Parts: sequence; C-alpha cells; structure tokens
Amino acid sequence: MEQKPGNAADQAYSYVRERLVAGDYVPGMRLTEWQIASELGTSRTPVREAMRRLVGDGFLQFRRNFGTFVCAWTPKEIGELFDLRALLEPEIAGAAARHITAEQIRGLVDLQTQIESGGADLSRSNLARIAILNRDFHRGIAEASESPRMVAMLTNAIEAPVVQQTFRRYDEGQLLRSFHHHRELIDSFRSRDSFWARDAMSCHVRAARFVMLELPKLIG
Amino acid sequence: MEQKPGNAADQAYSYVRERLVAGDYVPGMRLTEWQIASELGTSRTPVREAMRRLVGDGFLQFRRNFGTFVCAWTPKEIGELFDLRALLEPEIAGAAARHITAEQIRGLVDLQTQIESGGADLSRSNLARIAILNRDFHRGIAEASESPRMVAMLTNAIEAPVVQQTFRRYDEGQLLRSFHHHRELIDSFRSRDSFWARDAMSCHVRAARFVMLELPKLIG
DNA sequence: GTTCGCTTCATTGTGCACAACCATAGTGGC
DNA sequence: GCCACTATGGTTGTGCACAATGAAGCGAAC
Repeated sequence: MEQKPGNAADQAYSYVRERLVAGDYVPGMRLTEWQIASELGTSRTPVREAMRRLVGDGFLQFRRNFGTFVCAWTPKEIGELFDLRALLEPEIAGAAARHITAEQIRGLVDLQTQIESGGADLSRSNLARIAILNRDFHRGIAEASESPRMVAMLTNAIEAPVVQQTFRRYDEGQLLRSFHHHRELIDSFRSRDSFWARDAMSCHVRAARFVMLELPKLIG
Repeated sequence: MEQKPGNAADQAYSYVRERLVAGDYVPGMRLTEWQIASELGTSRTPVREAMRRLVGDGFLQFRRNFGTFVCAWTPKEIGELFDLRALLEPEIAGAAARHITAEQIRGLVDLQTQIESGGADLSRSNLARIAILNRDFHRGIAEASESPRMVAMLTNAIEAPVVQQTFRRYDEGQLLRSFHHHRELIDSFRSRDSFWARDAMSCHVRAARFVMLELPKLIG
C-alpha cells in the first residue's frame, strides 16, 4: 500500500506492528513507551502515539500508569475473529470478482507461484515467508474489491497476529489445501463469478478456523 | 458502556466525537489541535491524542502540517458503510437473540417506549432526541450479543455521523416503520428466534440504506 | 493578465521536564 | 505466619518550547 513512514510516529507504529505479527512480542508481554523509544532512538512522544494507535487497532491492551501489553486471545475471542473473517472476507472476494482487472489477477498468480515455490515445506522459515506472501495475496483481493472504507476497517481484524500465525499450525495436507483454495479463488476471479469467489473464500476462512479452534479440541 | 473520562485525552475524545455525531462539525470543516485545546482549557498534547484516535476511527481525515478535517462522505462511501451494516448488524442481532437476558429486553422496551413517546413528530429537536435513544437501542443489542471484540470493531462503522443523521431524512411513514422494526426486534428476542432477529435487523438496516441512497436518486 | 517564485505564517512534529498515579516490595504489628 | 500499611520506584499524563514543514498570499517578471 503506502510506504511513506516520514515521521517517527509512523516508523514506531510499523516497527511495533511488524514485531507483533512476527510473534517477537508474545501475548502478555509488557511494552513500555520508554523501552520502545530507546530502541528506536526517539523520545516517548511519537512512540506514545504509535502505541495508542495499536491499542485502537486491538493489537495491544492498556492499563493506566502500568503500560501497554500484548493482547492475550482467549479461544472465544479467536472464534469471534474468525467469525468476523468468515462474514466479511467472502463478501470482499465477491466484490473483487466483479471489479478485478487482468493485471491484478496476474499479480495474484505471481504471488501464489511464489507461495508454492517452497512446496509443502513446513519449516519455520518457509512458513514465515509464506505468511508474508499470503498477507499480500489477501491484501490484493481486498484492494481489487474497490471498497476502500470497508477494507480499511477490516484490515486490523484480518491481519491480527493470531490470524497471521495460522500457518504454524498447518500440517502438509492443510497447507496444500490452502494452496488449492488460492488457485480456486484466482479461477473464480478469471470467470468473474462472484458467487464462486465468495464461497471459495468462505471455505478458505472456515478451514483456517477449523485448524485454529476445532482441531485442538479434537486432539487435546 | 464505560463512563470514566478521567484523563484529559479521553475527555477531548468524547467532546469532539459528540460534536461530530451531533453535526456541529460539518464535513470539510477544519479542526486544529490548538483550537480544540483552548476550547477545553488543556494543552495540545491530550487533544492531539484524541484527534489521532478519531482519525483511526474514520471520523476525521488528516494532512501533515495542515490539520485534521471532518470526513466528507461520497454516496459511494455511504453505500459501503450501509453494506457493512447490512452484513454485520443482522449477525449481531442473531447472536443477541441467543444470549440476551430478560433484563436487557426490558431495557430495550423502555428505550423504545421513550423513542415513541414523541409520536411521529418530525421536528429537528425530536429527531435529535430519537437519534440518541436509537443509538442506545442498537448499543444495547450489540452488548447483548456478547461478542465484545466484534462489536468494538464495528461500533465506529455503526455510529458514524452519516448514519446517526439518517433520521433527518425520514418522513412520517419511514419513522413509523423504524418503530415497527424495533418492536419486531424486541419480540424476536423474546422468542429467542435468532433467524427472525437477523432478518428483522436486515430489514431495518436496508430500509435506512434505501432512504439514504436510493430514494434521493429516485426523487432528484 | 498570468505565472512563477519568495516570504511569511500557521500548524503539526518532537523532545523534555515535571506531576500524578499505581504496582510492588519491604516492614512492622498482630 | 499472616495481614495491613508505608515507602519507593517506575510508568504514564500533561504542559511547554522550539524545530520542521507545507500553505497561502504577495509581488515581480514576462
């Protein structure tokens, strides 16, 4: 999207957010303004702004005179998040099928080729690589939907750390299924079939939900 | 919900937000940190925090070294907003039907009685009164849905100024229809019929969308 | 008359200092 | 041993000063 950090506050925001989605900051971990500020070589002021924005985005929690700390997600809250995704992302995919351009489709194909380039390698490094590309894939669909306001409001929900880390729980079959869903989404866009796109995305999200929520209960 | 302003930043946030939804700040209007700060008798620092939060909420827009100004909504964006509502509020109503308590239902009945106490009076003062009660009604349903994270993410979308001002466009028949929808929602909750609640809310939102978007096109 | 460039001014960006407040640990009494 | 209270330290809350930057108006050249 935009890459113009410019001011220190935006840089601090990107810095903390990146480390959050990467999993460097684990749930419950305490982050003080001064600590982040010294890491970035700035004063507390811009860091403070970044932290409050991240609280607004639902990434951090805040307690007065105590500090901010990384949100701990209960299974119930994770369920809510995936319910939200299951409701909205299919709608966005449907809208994308109506508006997407040939060039945007080529972009998605390119991303998916990169995603699959490592095969079904479940190593941590490959999954981290895929997580980033996967985020770009979903962002591309969101952009193609031409619903900027809706997308802006949902980006935080869709890109929550807990969602980004879904891949870490995938086994080989689930990873291959995810690849299959992406390919199917691309074909639904090519055919401009918004119903197909919607249902393909619904399957994609609900499969992820299953891995994150139902499967742990069945196993443990 | 919570009523603990405590710090100046929260007070500034509430102050500007209230004036925004009340329509005191018209779209395009420029708001500077210093101006708000002097109105509240504080320094720029807490005001700045409030303004940036409101930008994050989608109420204000921001341009560097220029200031913040009230968002102007295009018909396309208003359409997006109502699409979002049409997607989410029915789902929230459905969840509310499953979780709502008898006391919460009594609260809704009480609110609706107050809403209807002025009859179909279309005066500006009565519509302003209704707008506030209506917001509380929808908030009550959101709270009863017991999906705090989902509700938190959607509150901004649902309580956008442009949505709050829907009533100003209603004629007598549309106002009475709105009353009818609320009564129907209450009965759907009493019967714990989540499908009924979902569809009643869908009608309610889509009727509002019609008034805000389709009707102006048919008339003018 | 129009356009370009300069100057001035308003507004935000950032650092810093001190105030307010709460968590925590340590100490004393029971 | 356990609880309550107190003192301390750490973290945020707010104000203020100056820097940076872009907007807008003014003037001169063409």
